[in-house]
Amino acid sequence: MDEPRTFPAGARVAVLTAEPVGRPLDYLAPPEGVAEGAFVEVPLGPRRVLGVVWGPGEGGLDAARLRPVGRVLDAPPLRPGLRAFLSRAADYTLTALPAMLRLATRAPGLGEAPGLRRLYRPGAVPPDRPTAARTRVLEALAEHGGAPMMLAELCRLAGVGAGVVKGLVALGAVIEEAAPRDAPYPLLDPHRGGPALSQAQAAAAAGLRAQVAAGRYATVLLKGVTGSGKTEVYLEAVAECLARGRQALVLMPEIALTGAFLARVEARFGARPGEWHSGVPAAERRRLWQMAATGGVGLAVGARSALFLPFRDLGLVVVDEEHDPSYKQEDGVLYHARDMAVLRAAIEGAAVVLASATPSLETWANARSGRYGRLDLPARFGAAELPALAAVDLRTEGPPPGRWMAPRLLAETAARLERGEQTLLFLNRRGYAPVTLCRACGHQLGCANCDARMVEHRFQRRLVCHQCGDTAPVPDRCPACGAQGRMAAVGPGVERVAEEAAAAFPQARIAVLSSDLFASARALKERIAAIAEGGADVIVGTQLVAKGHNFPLLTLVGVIDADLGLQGSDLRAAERSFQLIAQVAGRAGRAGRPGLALVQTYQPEHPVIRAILAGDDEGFWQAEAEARAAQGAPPFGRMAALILSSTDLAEAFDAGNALARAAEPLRAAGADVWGPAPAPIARIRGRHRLRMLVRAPRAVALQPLVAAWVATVRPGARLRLTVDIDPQSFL
DNA sequence: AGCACGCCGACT
DNA sequence: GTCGGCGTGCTC
Repeated sequence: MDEPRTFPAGARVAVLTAEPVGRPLDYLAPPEGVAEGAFVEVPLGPRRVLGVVWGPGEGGLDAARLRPVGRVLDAPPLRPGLRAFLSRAADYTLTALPAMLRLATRAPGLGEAPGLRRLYRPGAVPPDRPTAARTRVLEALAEHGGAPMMLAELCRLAGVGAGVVKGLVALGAVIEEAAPRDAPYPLLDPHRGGPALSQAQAAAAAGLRAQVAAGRYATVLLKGVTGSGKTEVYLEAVAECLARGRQALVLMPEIALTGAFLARVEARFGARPGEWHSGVPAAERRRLWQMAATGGVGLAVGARSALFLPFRDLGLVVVDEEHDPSYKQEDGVLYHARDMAVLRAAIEGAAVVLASATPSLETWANARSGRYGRLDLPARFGAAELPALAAVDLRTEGPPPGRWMAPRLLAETAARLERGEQTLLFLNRRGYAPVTLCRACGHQLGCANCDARMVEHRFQRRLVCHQCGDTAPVPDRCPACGAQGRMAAVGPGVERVAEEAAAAFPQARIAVLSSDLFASARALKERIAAIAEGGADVIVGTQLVAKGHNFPLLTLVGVIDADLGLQGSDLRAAERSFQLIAQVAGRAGRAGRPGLALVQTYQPEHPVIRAILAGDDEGFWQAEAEARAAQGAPPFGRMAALILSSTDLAEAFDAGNALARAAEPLRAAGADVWGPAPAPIARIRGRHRLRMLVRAPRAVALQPLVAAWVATVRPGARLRLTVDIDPQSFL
């Protein structure tokens, strides 16, 4: 079908490298010729760099100045679908193509020869002197079905040293062979029986299977409340995809979530999928990259960067918890993994499943307009019921000053402790206290490099800047007025709520779950698993706990401050608050135990709080959609943000004002342009930051206009200019 | 990204 | 008079 073009020796070829050159450069094809998409090593100045043959040469440069391709690497070529995806993603996000290519070539050891490793299998000759150790080795091999094993594993199973195995090799009783290091993944069996599905689940699964079976691009929203069994349903779509011999990708917002998912895949398909995220060792990532390209893996699960794996035949992409803000990459290449998943699937002819209990307004609106399909899982699976929801009005039944748990929340927590059930206290604020101020002069401790407050972290006994990560000791003396012992922590963070809970329930085991308290994703995964098995009575957590972790013993959720996310002028403040509180409340009560969620708020009549308490999510989205449409805001209009940053504020303003003057073509096309204005975080790491914002009607092709506009200023040595298409964060 | 070239201050 | 500061610009 798509036979790649090949270029004979000496032909002009365009090679794209990951260097910031901006476009492919022309080279001469090597003596053995080279195919489109091939990985090559090319000379660039004094260096030799990795590149990909992007197509025929563009010409334009003197033939005499062309240099030849160094060597063709023994890696699977980048397929046309992935190359098209990178090009279109670069155009969409206004990212330079080399930066996009870098995302797709992050596989370690791409340039190296495919390494070999030694494997051992039973030989034909039995040993003449079968010692106990030798017998154990042969038994271990036999138990493995005669399949080749790695030395370390064989020695461990047989309880022998490597010498015994080598001795058997010398005798011919064991055969040593070299095999490619990157072995295919064990086959997942799509025909193994899955778990019994409820009627609603079965109906949704049939819908998804039909979508996958059609073998072409389509996107479906799979909406189901927490505990309704979305995972089982989309695993049926994976089964259909695997049965058709195509590959499937499941994206997760949080790598701590992959552990539980791997176990479920193993239960359903009899083997584990490939796993891709920053916590996976380099050798394993290299294997998955190779196997994605050669078809040696059927299912991959990973973080957003897994979107750039070189799948040979991608038939399905699942975006789990599709509303999760962490799908938006906020540094380096700014892309939204959900939107890029849809783009990649459209190019590859794959189905997309967007799964969530609280979909993004974008997805909800796309489903309503018919661009996406929609399947609903209305009820919780099995005996579990939706939690009861109630507001705690902090104006009338709040805690005394300096405390954060209302009497009702304390009483309900005490009841859970008596019954041996778990309580989750949710507060989306890390550390002990967000503000530290001097009671003598009112001075607040701020970061020296950023326009941000220093946040006290009592476990670390340090003040931490949440923007730049800088830390400082907690001072005893006010740095402004010198008063001794007058520094006071103001407001709650999770550590402070944990302290309050510990004081109220001295016998309870209290766990704090906050991203800064774990050194690695693995450590966090293990802690969550231990807590899920009952390793804590009260969990105090940040938004981390809202992200799909299953705590079967949890029957009470207390939202400490439901108003927190409603402040601020962020476009998505209402949507985010709704999603976060609804998600966290949904953690309560599973496995047949009724749940209760108490939402502490000063504004119980706020539309978002009322929608959550009433369980009226369709009503909420309807109202939110109307409000956004009236403003021409996404998804009913398009937006682009510009961030100008410099160590010199005047320089940033000069560039911003020049852009404001050059914005006429944008306005002529019907767009509004605002700024430059200091960003809400006006300084980070010593760099002053200004923002500009463009909003355009949906019909306007925004990227070409913005690209031409931005090209009117030239970033200097100090000045940096970042374009964020479809911005999610306005800081 | 590197690594050049290139034009202005403190040294042998 | 030279060594070297790191500000612009190129890499097929």
